[in-house]
Amino acid sequence: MAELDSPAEAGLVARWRELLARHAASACALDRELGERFGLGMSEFEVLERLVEGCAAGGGHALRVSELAPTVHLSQSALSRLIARLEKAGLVTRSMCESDRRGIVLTLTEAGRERYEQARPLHREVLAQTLGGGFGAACEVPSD
Amino acid sequence: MAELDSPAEAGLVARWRELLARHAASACALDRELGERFGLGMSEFEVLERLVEGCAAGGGHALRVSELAPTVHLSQSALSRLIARLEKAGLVTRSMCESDRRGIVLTLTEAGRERYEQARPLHREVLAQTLGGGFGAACEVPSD
DNA sequence: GGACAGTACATGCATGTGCATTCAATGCAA
DNA sequence: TTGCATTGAATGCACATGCATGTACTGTCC
Repeated sequence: MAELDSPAEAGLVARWRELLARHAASACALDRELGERFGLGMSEFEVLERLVEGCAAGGGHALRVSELAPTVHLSQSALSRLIARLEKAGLVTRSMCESDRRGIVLTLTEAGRERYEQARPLHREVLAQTLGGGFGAACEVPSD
Repeated sequence: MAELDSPAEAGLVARWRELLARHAASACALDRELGERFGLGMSEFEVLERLVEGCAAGGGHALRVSELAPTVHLSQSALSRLIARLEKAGLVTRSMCESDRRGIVLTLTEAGRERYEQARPLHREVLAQTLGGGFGAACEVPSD
């Protein structure tokens, strides 16, 4: 017959479902809103944001794909195609890396920066609405 | 030029990234492990679990699709196809609802219950590893 | 009863994703 | 130098997803 979860397991499952619900709500809303108004998916926005941040640190809005990869939760192939979409949309530029010619350097175009700046307020607004009040399961410790 | 996020927005973004990371780690691990060893995706397992829970409440392991839908974070079409996969795999049975012939009633087969019972320990274990102690566990190789 | 809006689920289609593979460039060793 | 394992990224392919639509059934209003 069915064995029951231990209290620890039950708490784990509860946290997992909470995480699933929050993720679904935010991700779904972000995809819809950003897609509708700016033609960007959630991950596209995320990549643009990393490029903007990379620019602040570096100098020329440039970032290696291999540096970007660990920060976005996508497979290597998915990231490659996402970048291809961004390039096709004129938001980033792919160029060969000088020091290692296997590598690709991403440059944010002016249009890319503008699109990001325009989309950011909506992104923050959606997050505030979906994550806003509650302090999520992500940071809680299972106790009961 | 770029306007900076307010402290509140920065906190929101930090929470969002944390949530993304946790979700990616757990979801990826669950999909891989459950898929590899039991031929189940994360959502497939989730649906089986709802059916098992539904059985505990009801009597005959039966649940309307329309009752199931709000508890899984999938579109209606995705859920329909997921159920078709489960049925094809012999884990659930679709039958017409007597009281409302538009509706579909799902019944967990014996094989479905067995598969669930077998998979559950691994499911809990993966959750414990990704949500529990290990913080930042990624689906990819941990960057050393 | 008949017309009609609404609900429950299935399906065609376009797209995004991951896995496996491929191609090119690098680093190392003999 | 040549040979070989490794790394960075692109691509073929299978598949899961969401949107829009289709189909079947229900309930209501006339």
